[in-house]
Amino acid sequence: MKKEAVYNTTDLCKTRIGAIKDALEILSGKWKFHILGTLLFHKKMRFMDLLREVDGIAPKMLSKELQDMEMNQLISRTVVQTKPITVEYALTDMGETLGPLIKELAEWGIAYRSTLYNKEK
Amino acid sequence: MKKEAVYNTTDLCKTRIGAIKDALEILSGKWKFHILGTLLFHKKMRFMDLLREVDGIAPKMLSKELQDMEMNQLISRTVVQTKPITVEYALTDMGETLGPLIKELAEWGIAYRSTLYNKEK
DNA sequence: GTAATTGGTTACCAATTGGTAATCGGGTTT
DNA sequence: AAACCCGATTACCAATTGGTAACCAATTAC
Repeated sequence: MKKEAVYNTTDLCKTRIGAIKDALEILSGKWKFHILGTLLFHKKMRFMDLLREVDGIAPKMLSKELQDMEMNQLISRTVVQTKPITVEYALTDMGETLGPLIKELAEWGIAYRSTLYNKEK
Repeated sequence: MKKEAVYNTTDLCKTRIGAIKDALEILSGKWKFHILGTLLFHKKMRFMDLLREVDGIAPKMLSKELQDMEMNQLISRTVVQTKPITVEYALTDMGETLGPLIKELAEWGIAYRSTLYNKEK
C-alpha cells in the first residue's frame, strides 16, 4: 500500500514551527542562556563582571554574543562616562520576557537530573 | 580601585547554572526541538513519517538525533514486526515533561515576531 | 522484472562554532 | 615610569555540526 505523506498543513502548526525556528535561531549557541540568566539575576552588569560571572566564557565570545543579542533587542548596552569608561549591559523588556523560559529550562534540568539519580539508585 | 570578583557562590545559583548546562547539552542542535514538537503533536511516528514531517531534515540527521534522544531517555524506539518491518518512535514520560518548555518556546517566538512587526509599522 | 518503500548507514565535504593568545588605547594606581 | 584594569578586537586554529549523495537488504506494488 502506497503511503500518502501527511504534511503540517494547518496554520496553527505552521505558525508554531516557524516560531520555534525563530526562537532557536536567536537563542542558539553555548552561551546565550547563561548570559541571559546571569543578567536576569543581577540586572545590570559590566563587561568584566559578566566575563567573571559566566563561567568559562572567553572575551571574544562574550563580545560576540552580546552584540548578537543587542541586535535582536534582548539586551541593552549603555556607555557610562565614568572616570574609566564603563559599559552597562541589561535586559530589555523583550529580554525580560525570556524569564519564564529560562526558569522553566533550569527547572527541567533539575528535574531531569534527579530522575536519572533516582533510577541509578 | 581594585575590583573584587563576585562569584556565583550560592548553592541555588550553582544548581541553576548546572541545570541549564545539562538541559542545553541534551537539547542542543538544530533539530531536537522540532522532532520533539512533532512527536508531541502526533504521539507515535515512524521514521519515514518523521522524515516527511520535520521539514528539511536529512535521514542521517534524523537517525542521529533520534539515537541521541533515545540515549537520553526522551524518546522510545519500538520495532514492530509487521509485514514490512516498521519502527515506532514516541515520547517517553521524561520526553513528555518537555511539553511546557516547547510550548513556551513557541509562544515566545510568536510574541517576539509580533513585537518586531509592530515596531516596523 | 522493475520500481518503490522501509529504516537506516556510509563516505565525503563545507560551514559554523568556539577556543587561545596577543594586542590595543585610554585611564588609574603605585 | 611601570604595571594594571577596562572593553573590547584580531589572527589563527581545532572541533563540531550539518548537508549531499549513494548505498543496503527486505518486501511489495505495478
